[in-house]
Amino acid sequence: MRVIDGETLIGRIVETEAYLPDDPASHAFRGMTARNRAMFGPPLHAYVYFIYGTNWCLNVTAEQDGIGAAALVRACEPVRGIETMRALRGRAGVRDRDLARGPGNLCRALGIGPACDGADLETAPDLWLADDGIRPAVGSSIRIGLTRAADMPLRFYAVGNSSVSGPRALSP
DNA sequence: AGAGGGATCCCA
DNA sequence: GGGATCCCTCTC
Repeated sequence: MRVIDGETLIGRIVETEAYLPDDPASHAFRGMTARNRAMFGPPLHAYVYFIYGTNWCLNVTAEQDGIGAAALVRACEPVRGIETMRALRGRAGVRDRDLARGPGNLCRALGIGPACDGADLETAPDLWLADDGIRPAVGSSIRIGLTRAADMPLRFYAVGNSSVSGPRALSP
């Protein structure tokens, strides 16, 4: 759930990746820095980072205060506020299902940026998690875009959902 | 399939 | 201070 200028945008999370403590692929692996500080905070907070010159990515912290672990939110199925998401994407022709497909697109569609880094997702007025009760079949695979610890099946996605990102071969 | 993009971090 | 790296996206 995301509130922008008084409007509530809803995206149903359909794809995540886990970044574990002592995970060579995790930003936290080499210890705490200015960038990844939020990852070491208490659970259910936002860790937002910038990558590849253009993309912001949203993670939800896990584990207790002092332990660096998080789930990268890779894709959402747009549920409400679709036209606002399209405007935030800045592209007219994008199909609904692609608006928040991929971690960078997701942040753009929901207006998530550095201002959200460290937000408490249980108390923040403009960004939080909610349970809609839907329990899709969940598939898993190796994580996307990694070189280190690339063999661990820590990506989880809603099977058959067209907003799931990545090569189609990975989302049967 | 390939280039672009900029912050970050490590090792000098 | 330099250069490799990076949890990607778009256009070709």
